[in-house]
Amino acid sequence: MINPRLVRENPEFLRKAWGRRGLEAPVDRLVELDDQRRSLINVVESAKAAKNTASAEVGRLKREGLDASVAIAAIKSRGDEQTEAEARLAAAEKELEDILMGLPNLPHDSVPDGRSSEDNVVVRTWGEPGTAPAWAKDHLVVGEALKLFDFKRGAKLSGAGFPVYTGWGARLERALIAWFLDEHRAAGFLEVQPPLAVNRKSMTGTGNLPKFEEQLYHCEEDDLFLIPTAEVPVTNLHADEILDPKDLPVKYCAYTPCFRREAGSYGKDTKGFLRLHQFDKVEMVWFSQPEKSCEAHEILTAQAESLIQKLGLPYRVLALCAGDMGFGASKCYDLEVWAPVEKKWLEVSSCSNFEDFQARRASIRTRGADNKPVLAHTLNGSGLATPRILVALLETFQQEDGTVKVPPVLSPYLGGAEFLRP
RNA sequence: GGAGAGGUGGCCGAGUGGCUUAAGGCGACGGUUUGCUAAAUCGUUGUAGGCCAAAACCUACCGGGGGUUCGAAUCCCCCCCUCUCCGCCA
Repeated sequence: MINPRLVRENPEFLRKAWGRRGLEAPVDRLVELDDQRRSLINVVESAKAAKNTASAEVGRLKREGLDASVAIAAIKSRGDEQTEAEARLAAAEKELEDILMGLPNLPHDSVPDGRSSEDNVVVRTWGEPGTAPAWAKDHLVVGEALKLFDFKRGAKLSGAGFPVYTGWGARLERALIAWFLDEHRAAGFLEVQPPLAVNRKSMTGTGNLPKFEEQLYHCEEDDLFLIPTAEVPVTNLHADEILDPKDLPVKYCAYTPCFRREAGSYGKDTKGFLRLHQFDKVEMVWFSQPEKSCEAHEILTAQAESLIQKLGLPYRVLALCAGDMGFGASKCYDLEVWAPVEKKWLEVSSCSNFEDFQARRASIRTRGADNKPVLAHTLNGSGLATPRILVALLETFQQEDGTVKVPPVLSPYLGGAEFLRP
């Protein structure tokens, strides 16, 4: 949630900032509700103050053994207007909250303008996005020949978008995850293994609820949701806490499967690995002092990039434009690897600075220079999501004989194997 | 799933309807004392919101939500969580 104080202090700024996202936010209504809310607070609270004083008087009279019935009657007769004002206040606050909780974060000044993915800006490219030789096959053909995965049987068990990894495919998946985690640990991230099902409060804290409920797998009996990313449980680790500034930055990494319903995207990228209901991802989550989050965002992105570099895959870094960023992000870089047969850039990581957007929802705080509590900043980035890395590896490192060369960094995690063979 | 015991400030812990503005202690911070350390001693101590130039002031907060009452940490109802035991199970 954005800082609600801005509604009062700078509604024009809000209108402009949301406008950059291509959103026409009901700023006028927000201002109106905030005005209502504050004047009703005055009514309610002064009524309460009067009542408190009068009640204390009743207490005094009774202690002294005097008759208090006149005072009690006087308090009683005034109850209705307070109750009525309280009801109106609650209604105004609820509407205000409902609107604010449904509105995205404000884009950082450094975020490029733009409406869609077409307007994202390539910040840098690493490696040569090459052309595959004529004999090269696409990743599905390569993978099927090596029996790395089985979409048919996955569909039998669960439906489309639930792949089964088999043999070397399963081992490669595990190798990628283990190596990613080891790299992050070496860079000072603490590995955690969080729950994969979380409650409504946690989902609300990161911004997945209330707006995106239809994207989540939900168990009604327990009101638990399968996580769409480790960001959700790991960020909420420090919900309702005040982090000691001495301990910042707090940096975690976590491997989890991610579950996404992808409702509404039927027909888009339905084939293969491009859009799955379940996939593996290692996520980095970073808690920062507010004034240091910009710097942290660059470091976090560089950490994700270092993995792709060590795998030897060409990639590029996009600064997402205001209109293409996710709901909670104030600024976001996407990392895309090159798939030389598909001739496509594939997103394998998204590194976002949420500033205080999640921290406000989840109440994650630290202390400022004056030792007063302030909202912390949260960031996260994939490091990395495996399915599209697999695609790029297969397409980039396939050999003419049908084997696939293993990137040297992964060999130790695959029993020393240098090639994937049938 | 069944039975029982609990949830109070940064932490421990008292508190069965109004002198509670949550006792007392620990910790932390500041002062005094001190050659240094330790100890002693005095004082301070949370969060959010409203109002405001600021101070002051006001409101709310004892797991969460309702209720009873002039007045609730305290009484009633519902829910959540933790612990112990039983049952089932990896």
